[in-house]
Amino acid sequence: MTKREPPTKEATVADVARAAGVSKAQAARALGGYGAVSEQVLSLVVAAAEQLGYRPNQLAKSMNTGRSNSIGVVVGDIENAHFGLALRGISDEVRGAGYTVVLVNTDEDLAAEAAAVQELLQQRVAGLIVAPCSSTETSHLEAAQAGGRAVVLFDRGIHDLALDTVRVDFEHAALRVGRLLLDAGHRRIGYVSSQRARAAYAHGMDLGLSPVADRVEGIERAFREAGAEWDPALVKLNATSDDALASACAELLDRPDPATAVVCSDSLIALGVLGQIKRRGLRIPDDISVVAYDDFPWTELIEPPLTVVAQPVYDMGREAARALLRRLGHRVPAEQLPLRANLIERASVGAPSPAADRIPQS
Amino acid sequence: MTKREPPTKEATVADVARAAGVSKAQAARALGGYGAVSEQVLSLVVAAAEQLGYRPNQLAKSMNTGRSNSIGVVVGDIENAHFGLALRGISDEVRGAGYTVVLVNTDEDLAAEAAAVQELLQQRVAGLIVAPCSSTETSHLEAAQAGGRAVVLFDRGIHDLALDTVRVDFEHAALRVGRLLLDAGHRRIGYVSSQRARAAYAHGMDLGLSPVADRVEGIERAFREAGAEWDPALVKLNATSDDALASACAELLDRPDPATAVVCSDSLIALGVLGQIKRRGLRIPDDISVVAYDDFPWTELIEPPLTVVAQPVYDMGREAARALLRRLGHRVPAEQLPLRANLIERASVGAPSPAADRIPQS
DNA sequence: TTGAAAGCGCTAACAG
DNA sequence: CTGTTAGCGCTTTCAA
Repeated sequence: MTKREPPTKEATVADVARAAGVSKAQAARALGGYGAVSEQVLSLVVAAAEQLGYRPNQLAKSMNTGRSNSIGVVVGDIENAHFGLALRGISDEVRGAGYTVVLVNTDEDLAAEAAAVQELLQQRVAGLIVAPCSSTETSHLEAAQAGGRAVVLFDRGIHDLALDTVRVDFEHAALRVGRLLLDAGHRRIGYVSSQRARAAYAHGMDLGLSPVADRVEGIERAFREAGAEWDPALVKLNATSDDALASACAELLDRPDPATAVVCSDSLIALGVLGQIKRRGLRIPDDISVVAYDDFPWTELIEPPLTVVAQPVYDMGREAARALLRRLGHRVPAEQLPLRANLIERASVGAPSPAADRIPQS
Repeated sequence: MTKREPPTKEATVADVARAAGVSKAQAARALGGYGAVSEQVLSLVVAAAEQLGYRPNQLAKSMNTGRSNSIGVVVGDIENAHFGLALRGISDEVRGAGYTVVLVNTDEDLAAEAAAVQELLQQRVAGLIVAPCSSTETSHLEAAQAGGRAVVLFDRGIHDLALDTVRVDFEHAALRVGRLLLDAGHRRIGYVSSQRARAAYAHGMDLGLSPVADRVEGIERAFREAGAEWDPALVKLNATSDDALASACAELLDRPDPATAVVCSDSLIALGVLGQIKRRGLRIPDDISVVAYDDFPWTELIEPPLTVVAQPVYDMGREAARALLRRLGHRVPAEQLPLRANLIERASVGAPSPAADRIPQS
């Protein structure tokens, strides 16, 4: 017969007060460390609390102070090392201020994201850090904002919405990626991302204030500079599952005029793309060149080492947390963490295969 | 339809009741979906709630029901893909039951872990899933347990403590790893882990109910079977930072009789060890063999592909969540997720380098 | 069905 | 300094 209810009720301030022989208010003051309490009462209360194994009830506390000590973090895929590391930054930064993190994974699904925000709001989190899965559908975030909750955006921003946003500027790095590939002779450059979009990418499509927008724009600009013709159809969005990623790769690689280089939007995508490349028996960089965003340790250990664009993910997490803390009225040390993306050239970019004009279909 | 509510005051049941012209109790019943409410009152209340943008206050709700809808998850390092994936499993499983996840990262620090458990308990989480950083110092977990909270252990168990524990049985896989290496001719096999211990590993040391204990035991057993002599000094614990890991590698590799093979306790350790190996210009498997626990995509992409012991991390997370839900009185589908570790032989194990010929051959 | 009223455990006035 | 008295927003008796 396992009882579901706790066998013994938790001790409350009232219990402690009674045991210590003081008023509830005094006990609460002693326990909570606010108001004025005499040495004697303090020790009496502390002893009684110890005795009874008293644990303050945070729920009750936040209920009548109106402020909770938890912040909500909403990400698309915690399995992605990008978010794992960012979460660590957030967690580290926020702990110092006494907050705890409520995490929700949305699977890059907009409805799930909206539900998560709703849920978190109901839980009365002090604030929200959200890596939105869309840069355009954001009414739920606006609502949270309008409802007077602090909201900080991570990675992706939103046009025309005054929300703190933490993201690194990819303009320069993206342009360098484009030039690097163009200089190597590539003209058919694929881009694969898990970012959601209603339709396939087309030129001029609004990607919002997203890294993907920056990165695609960088490539496009490099093409313009070079007076080369760029094919927007090689930008593949919505690669949120293994299947989706596989078909994106298929569309890029299994065609008469395959992409000769592919840029991977994050390390999870890179892993998938590399798998697809391997499956096809393509060699890097002889048959195909690869560049990936996010520099994780394994990118340097594979053969050949991957050319990547590194971003300070951990610091981005910390910065997001600090922005939120500031909004919550905390004095946060003014130190500014540098958020720069930079291209690290290793060995996964080479000249396009001379056979690329032909049909390497299997 | 957007009303300019004073951002300071959220609408409450009382407000809704007033607006709907019914009693607070009726409004609460209608909103909360409990008790008996007439059609008419229901629609009235719902309309009023909509109008006022009412959002139930979870804190208040949990406060007087005594049960909260969040569970605490305590891990050593969320940056470790192992925990990232497990967390996804937990999160996916728990969401269906309406729970949300409060995550705390402890940096593999015991004091932080104890504080985290304390904090979570104060937040009145419904239950706890903990990947304890120690298998021996566990008074805080016992306390939580004794306090009537549901606690499920992840990865590491605790002797003599009746706590649900989710871990895979490594006995068989570990033995196979030992044999594989012995058969290849290795006699000096290093093991590197981030598990905490007060002192350096010594034979017979109590590692608790941990994967590391199983794995070391497996190797040792293989040695016994082969009648070979095993050197416990090659087991390196406490590799929780880059520095610690570097010196563990130094102790293994930079000596007259270096280890000829090294077993990495998880993928993060593996990444570090591979880095150290690369730095020394050692070739795998010619100069040194490597086996790692946890099979993540990159392990197959590096050169040579890593021989690993795979474990169903995602399912382990789900299983932990389900164990907790069961404890919390939920009916969880009886489907049993298979939790097996299995050795995947790839190409990172070879014969020991002839240069390491000081070793006695059997 | 309804409503009034009594809490959940704590903080926050307000008097002594 | 200390105690008394209200609430926070919601659920839950208990009568009507």
